[in-house]
Amino acid sequence: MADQKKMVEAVTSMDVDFAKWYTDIVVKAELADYSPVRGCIIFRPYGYAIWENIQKILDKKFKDTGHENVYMPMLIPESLLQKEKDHVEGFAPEVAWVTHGGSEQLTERLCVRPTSETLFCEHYANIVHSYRDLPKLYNQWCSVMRWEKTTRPFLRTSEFLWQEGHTLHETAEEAIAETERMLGVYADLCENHLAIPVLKGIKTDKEKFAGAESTYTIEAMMHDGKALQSGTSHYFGDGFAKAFDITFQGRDNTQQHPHQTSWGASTRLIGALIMTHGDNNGLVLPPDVAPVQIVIIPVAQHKEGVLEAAAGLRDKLSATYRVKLDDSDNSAGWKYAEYEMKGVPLRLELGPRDIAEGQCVLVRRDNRQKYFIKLDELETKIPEILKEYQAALFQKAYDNRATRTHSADNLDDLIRIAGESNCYIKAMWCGDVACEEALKDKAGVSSRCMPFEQETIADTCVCCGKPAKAMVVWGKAY
RNA sequence: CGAGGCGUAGCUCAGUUUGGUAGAGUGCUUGGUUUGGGACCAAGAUGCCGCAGGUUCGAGUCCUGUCGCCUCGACCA
Repeated sequence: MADQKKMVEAVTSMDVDFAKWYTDIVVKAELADYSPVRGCIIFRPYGYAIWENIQKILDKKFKDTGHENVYMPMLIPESLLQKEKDHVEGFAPEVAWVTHGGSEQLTERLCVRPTSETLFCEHYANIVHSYRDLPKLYNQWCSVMRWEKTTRPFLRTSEFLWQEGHTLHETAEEAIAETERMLGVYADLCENHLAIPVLKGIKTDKEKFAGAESTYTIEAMMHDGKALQSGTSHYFGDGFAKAFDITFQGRDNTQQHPHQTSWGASTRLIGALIMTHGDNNGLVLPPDVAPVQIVIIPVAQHKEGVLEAAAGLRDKLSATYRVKLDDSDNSAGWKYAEYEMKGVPLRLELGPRDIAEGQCVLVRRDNRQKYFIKLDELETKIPEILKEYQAALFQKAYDNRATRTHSADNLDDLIRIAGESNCYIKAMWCGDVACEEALKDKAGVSSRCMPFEQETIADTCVCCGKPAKAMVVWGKAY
């Protein structure tokens, strides 16, 4: 189509420059803008609305699994941050400090929270006394700050919005079950709402959270084959509890340390949505989080009755869907391109011919398939089409991942495969961090996770040849 | 944070080499004609040349710093 070229000029083609394409989408779909502060972005209404929709879904899932929301202070005294050794070592290089109150220098500096384990621990030590006080299932929605070296909108910003769950349990088994349950919540969000297939697994010691005993992760694959860690759930054992002196009197009348978890997902998920589903015409959003699910475009809207009919449809559909009627005097073609850029799942076209025939035209964002639908059948057809649309988004992402997943049973193959394209490489690992570092050096890949669903690619480590302990999925990550 | 490239009108960019009145296209505004994939004609408005210092009679242009973008590394949700 001759006009096709003109339309795609709006954004850099993702095949030409994926990174540029990404930032083009962020700006042109009006998701975010840059701010005067290094690495911090402004969430514009359309981008923030996506986050609000993600929040609504997640928050309900948290409450359905028994969690309560709380709010902790943004500032952490330095002495508190120091209490858990691994934790402070992990985060110290990237915290921002408050050193002055007004013009007075503070006697103790305060860190802007990079995460709130320490505050939760301090609080839990005060309020937990008995096994009857357990479990504690708290979550908070907030922003955190990490002074990152390299920042990109949504993927890695100095300040980012997220939720962090922090729970205390009587036994290790309960805490581990919680860690797995919340990872499942994240996977459910990604796969069933965001249409992003994820790999569930455990991080290697090198990649795990500072202070955690084990870190569970969901890894998503972006369209360019790079991995994006999209949510993590940590099992802490009683390490933090000991460091912060959290104790409770057990059923057996002895003093015990509770077992702890934390888990988080952030606005990085918006980046995942962009890079999983987007195309050269712009954003493609799954219906559950799309700020506008159906956009109504009146055609030949100056003609008698068109706008009235469109407004009537809007009022009717608004009972069930987030609907927008664009009755601006931009041309129809302009509107098509605009709402494709914004990733609106369904476009409903209504013109004089349609009205005469008692129908309308529905167009899917992902493949531009057109459906001519009688107006009195809309309410049954829309859910069907949205369901197919959602399934198609997931399938496309799933197929991309399948195409870009390889196995290697020797080092040469792994290096060759990693050099050919961005992908997942399944390979066996001995458990030694030296091999992880060697693969980073030689192949430029890091361990994404040890998937729950293990396979046996070989008996020996792909790197050193010693007996293998686990299959690791390796890849390049954002 | 290290190496390289780049910041000029809302956007894409010219002008920087050799300091001397701020430019084009597109978009925007107004009026008219249009309207099923980014319409056309006419008139008009739009600039702390990323920001902060410095050199100079004079800086978009030269110097220093800083912020941001892109690529490649190191660190990370």
